[in-house]
Amino acid sequence: MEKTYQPKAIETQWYSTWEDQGYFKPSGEGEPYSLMIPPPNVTGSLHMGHGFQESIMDALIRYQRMRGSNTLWQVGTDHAGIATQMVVERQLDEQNVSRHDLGRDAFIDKVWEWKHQSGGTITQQLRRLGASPDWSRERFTMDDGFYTAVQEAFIRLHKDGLIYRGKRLVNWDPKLHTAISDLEVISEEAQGHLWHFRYPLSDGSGHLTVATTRPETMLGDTAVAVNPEDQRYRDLVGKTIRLPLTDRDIPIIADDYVDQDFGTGCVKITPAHDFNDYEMGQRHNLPMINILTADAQINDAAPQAYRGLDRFEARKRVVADMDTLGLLEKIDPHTLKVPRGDRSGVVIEPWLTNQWYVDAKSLAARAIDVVETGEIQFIPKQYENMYFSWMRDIQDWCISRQLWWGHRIPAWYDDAGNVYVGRTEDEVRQQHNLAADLTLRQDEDVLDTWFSSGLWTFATLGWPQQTPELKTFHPTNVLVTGFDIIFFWVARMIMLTLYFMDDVPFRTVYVHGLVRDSQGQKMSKSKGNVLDPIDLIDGIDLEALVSKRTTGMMRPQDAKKIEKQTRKEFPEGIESYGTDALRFSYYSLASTGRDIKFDVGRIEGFRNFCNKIWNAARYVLMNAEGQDCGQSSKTNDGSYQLSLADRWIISRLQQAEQAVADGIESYRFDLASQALYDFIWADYCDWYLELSKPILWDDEAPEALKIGTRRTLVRVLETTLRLAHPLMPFITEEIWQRVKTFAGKQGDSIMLQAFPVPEPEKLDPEALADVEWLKSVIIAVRTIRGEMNISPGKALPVYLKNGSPEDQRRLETNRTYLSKLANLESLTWLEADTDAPPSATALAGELEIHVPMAGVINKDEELGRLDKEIGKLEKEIQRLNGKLNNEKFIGNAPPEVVAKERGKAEENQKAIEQLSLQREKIAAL
RNA sequence: GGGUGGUUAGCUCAGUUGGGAGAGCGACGGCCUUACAAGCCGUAGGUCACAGGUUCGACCCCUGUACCACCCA
Repeated sequence: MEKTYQPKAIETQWYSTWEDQGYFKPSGEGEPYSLMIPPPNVTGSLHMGHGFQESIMDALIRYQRMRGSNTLWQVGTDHAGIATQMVVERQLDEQNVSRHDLGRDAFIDKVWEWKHQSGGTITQQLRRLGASPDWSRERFTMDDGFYTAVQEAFIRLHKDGLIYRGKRLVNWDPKLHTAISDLEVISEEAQGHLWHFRYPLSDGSGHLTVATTRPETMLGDTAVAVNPEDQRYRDLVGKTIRLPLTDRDIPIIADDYVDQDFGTGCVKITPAHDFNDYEMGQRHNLPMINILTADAQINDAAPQAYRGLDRFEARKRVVADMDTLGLLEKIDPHTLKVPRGDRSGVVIEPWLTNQWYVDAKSLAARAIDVVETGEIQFIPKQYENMYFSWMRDIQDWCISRQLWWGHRIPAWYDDAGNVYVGRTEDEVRQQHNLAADLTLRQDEDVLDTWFSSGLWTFATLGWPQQTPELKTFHPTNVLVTGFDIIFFWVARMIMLTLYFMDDVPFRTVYVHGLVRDSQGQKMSKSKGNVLDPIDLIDGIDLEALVSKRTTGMMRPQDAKKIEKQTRKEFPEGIESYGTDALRFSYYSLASTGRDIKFDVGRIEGFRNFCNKIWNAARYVLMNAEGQDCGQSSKTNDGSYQLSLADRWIISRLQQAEQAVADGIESYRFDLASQALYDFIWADYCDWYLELSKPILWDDEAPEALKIGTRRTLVRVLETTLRLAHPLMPFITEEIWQRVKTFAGKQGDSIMLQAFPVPEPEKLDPEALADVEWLKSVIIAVRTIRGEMNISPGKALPVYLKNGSPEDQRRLETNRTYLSKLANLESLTWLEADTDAPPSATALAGELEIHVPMAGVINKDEELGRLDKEIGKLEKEIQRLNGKLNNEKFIGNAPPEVVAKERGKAEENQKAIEQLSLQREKIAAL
């Protein structure tokens, strides 16, 4: 074996072996267990969030697979309507071609071309992570089969009256020329103004002053509203206003919605361009005047002077014209919320259009119910509140998008405007007995991408057909997702699945945090702080990293800043850490928090951990090769003998197995990884391997004991590899292949082996206690050595005094261990009446450990050391006595707690006495 | 404005019925000891945000405050 772990040499090779052998497919035996990947954008590439999420899913699926479940991890990708269309349009832009130049069919061909070109990127990257989904079942939301499901869903919802078409206000993106859902609108605080306009009364008797943040919309005003309780304006209700700049008279109406204290208490009402005004318009039967085009320019419904102006230009003109007319009263600075499209970034317009809607309210009731009753559980639980609060106030879902890339809406119109919903034009004609010469045209729009991904859990399994997979693997066990898409995806999946499957899509929603950079900032291309998981696996040099971060930017002017920042943060580029180290980092960060700050410093520690495992395996193999490792020996057949260390590490292994399984089962991967790390590094490597040396290297040691040690070395390692496999698939497989025969195991891959199950009968309390004692004595000697600057190479004589018979028993059974691990020249047991030579002294319980000072230890240093130690103990005993002298504590605390505290006080007191006595002796020298 | 989460060692974070504050990284000191210098041995470092309350006892439970983050309006 290489002296250091080289992940590159093994990872891709093992991955192709696993995939080629079909190990990722369901076994067909055992309890079904299934996971659905949240489908990433097909043309996207893997980011840290994907890496985190998919590492967690892979741990779950590998764990279940090893436990014997019939596992399916369903994989696939999403067509990501707007995002993908934008990418392709941008590419066309560079050749000065618009999608309209190409036409719909040619454009869609281009998108497919792009999909074929870049569509494999993310799935290849997923493989680099070691992810083990069933690739043979990979799905894409634009596959033919998937389209069948989407069509079916639309048609059924429409037939049942839960999808309808309506003309109403939508969030219109004037750049992308499509409606978007309210979730895709980000409201952003901005500094704006509040313009105060005078609106003259039609009868010439005066004016009202209205305040507005959007002056240009006045061209579409159809009323002015006041609060019915407002004394100032009560008499004016029912009169009309002569709307300036237009030739229209509009009514003054009264409505509770108006806030008397905001602005002047008079509100201009523009039902066609504001959601609140729209509602009010409905209540008061106001006309709706749409003054904007799809590009958000003033249209022909407005006075001639403003037609064709962009909305922001129109704003300036309206304000200027009002000013000229002497109707601009004042302009106040004002902070307002500006709605922007999350994709385009432009200001969204409420705009009157025909769209398709899902009646979400009707679907929500049951979706709320299944979470309330616990049929679906969120982990952590507080996310249920987030879910409820949205679901209980849910708005109808606008599902049509004016895009070309997506599932075309299965609806046809005739010239009279009748709408027919069906699978194909032929079917529609047949079902509605339409004449063959009747012209039909299909709806131009496509469906919101989330509509199709809402069907993900069952459509991927073959729905609407009742396939065996659907029967076996639905509902899925757990959805692993980020909280940012609870509304977009999780909620809609629950609603649609309940409707079509009459069942939940998953039983548990594990909501993980979002990966941020080491400063806690969201990773984004524009900030230039993006880390690519693949770069952490393979490493990347500084120049490549800089150029990667500064090309294809939305704001090229930031390039300099980002370059500087990158050179500062990664002066040497990024080292190669390997997949297992990256994965282990993810797990260690997967606690219950919402933000996951990813610090590259952390992954290095886990790369070192991999190397530690690698080297431990080297040590084990060096000692196992060509030797009898008790492979064929049965327990207690007398052919081998277990040492104290063997019994101890086997006990600790049982505890570690329990802790790792508990961590995985409770989605606390941080705890699982911590348990594994501690066991492997602190128990197995630091202590057990060291304890094995005195036996293996001792020519006098009985062969049975050596066989027992080798057997334990190998078997504990082999078990630990299986325990670690779901978290670190590659290194465990590589080592397991080399170790398996020594441990008496056979099999083609560790991923098909059984996950270790703790065996309580292997817990040996005496061994656990004895090794704790052993460690404390060794550490005591090491501490003296360290603090007194005694060279580790110098073998020391040590005297043990004031010990109990138990101490003496332990000493005699562990003499070799002690001598070797503490590097002792001699080890002498002193009876109570025998004095030790002048020594540096430490305690293990009441047992005194004396290291003679002669030649190696300075008197004053030892006095200082003892003082410090005694000081610590005195501080502690003060605290304890404070409690024990408190009658209320004695009276109220449980007796066992009091006894425990009393015992501690006595121990401390005893220790102080012993050390003080020792101090006197040294001082007297 | 409403809601949620957070505030623990220099940094990133654990802390599971309230009973002696932990890890990793970093720092300091000593070591190339035949698995590993990507290592070994040892050491230091915390008014558990703040103020009250409950309790014999609070990082933990309750109330309030401050600050940070996010969600919703």
